[in-house]
Amino acid sequence: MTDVRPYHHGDLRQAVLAAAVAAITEAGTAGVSLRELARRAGVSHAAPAHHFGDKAGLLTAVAAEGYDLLANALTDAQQRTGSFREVGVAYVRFAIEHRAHFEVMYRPDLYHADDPVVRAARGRAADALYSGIGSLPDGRAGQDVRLVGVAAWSLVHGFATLWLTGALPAGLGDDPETAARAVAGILFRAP
Amino acid sequence: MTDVRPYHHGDLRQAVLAAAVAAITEAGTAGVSLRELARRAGVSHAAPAHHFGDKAGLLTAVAAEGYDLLANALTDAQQRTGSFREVGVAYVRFAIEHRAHFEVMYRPDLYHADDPVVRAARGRAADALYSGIGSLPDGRAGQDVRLVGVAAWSLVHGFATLWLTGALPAGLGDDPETAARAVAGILFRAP
DNA sequence: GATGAAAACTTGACACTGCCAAGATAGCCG
DNA sequence: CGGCTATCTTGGCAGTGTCAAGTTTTCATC
Repeated sequence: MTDVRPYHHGDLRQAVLAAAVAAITEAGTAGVSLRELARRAGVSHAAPAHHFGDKAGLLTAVAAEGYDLLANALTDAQQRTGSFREVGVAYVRFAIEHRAHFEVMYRPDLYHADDPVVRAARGRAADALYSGIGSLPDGRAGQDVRLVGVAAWSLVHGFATLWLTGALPAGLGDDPETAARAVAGILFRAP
Repeated sequence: MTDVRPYHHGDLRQAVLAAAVAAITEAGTAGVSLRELARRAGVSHAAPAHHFGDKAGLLTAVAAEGYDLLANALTDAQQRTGSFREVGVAYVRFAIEHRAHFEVMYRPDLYHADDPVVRAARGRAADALYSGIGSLPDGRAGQDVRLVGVAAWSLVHGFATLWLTGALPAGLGDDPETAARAVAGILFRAP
């Protein structure tokens, strides 16, 4: 069912997916249309729908890819640094580097949020995020683990979305990663 | 024909604005159309555009109203409780109670974000949010005030958006205000 | 290798959208 | 009363998502 060799285009599904991510990066989620993606790929206007069912199906694929990338980024940060704070920084870095994926992921009204593939990828990302709480240095680890996790997730998620919308005040510099590390240090003292 | 409907609606601008908020609450920002709002108000399909210019103009009005409501909610919480944490809780409460406004406010690609009316209202909300940092109990107040403010804002903003998208894990109860108070307590010890 | 089924894609249509230009109507002020 | 302006209507255009039906290619099986 996957890519054996489609005939005219080669790999339309992948091409449309990549074009969608590029279009969302440039013009936001509202600036993407199936017909425009079809034009970019050089196929007829109804070809994309054949692979994704409908527009929500296309965005479902984007979301699934995003949760996969996020899970990888978080586990990588955890294994590389062993620091829960750096997992949070990796979350922010992912949001900025993969803005299109991030914007879709957290707008469940745009896609089929209970798609099994999405659910699985989201679960992996959640596990990766929570896995580092135990490695916290001192007092924090004694608190309710669930609350600490929600607080940390809220902090980095809020920071990322506020940064992306340009809502944050000036004076934080222009490197989101450095700023995120400083802000995360308010919640958890550096190790 | 003996038409009961007068040619002039009387207060179309306000009617469309209210209908837009209701429609966004029900179906999200993507589920609102000028023509549908016109139908609900019983006017022709092009009437709303006369008051708002275009769709972005309508959402600009929604955003401005939202920032006004937010500024009021935050200053009220600050004056009533004197607690910075309760200002944060009020932020979350606003996001849940005025979901439609909140969703529009933080999607600047949908409206004219540099509209002077919006800028003024946003400034009032920011002032209200930051005004309570000085009243923090202990050590926190000695840190970089800007960083503490950004951390607090990020925390409550992230919590609100995650709650609204249904991304948070179960077990936090069904009252967002109580849950927000607990999560905010991780960042700032209760007074 | 031929053949039939299935997958990939095209074509055409429908209802809907935002936006624009031009006309009709109402209230208001001299 | 007569103009004037804001308000609203009408009609049209280009664009969209989605559906149904047809066409072309690939693949599996005989």
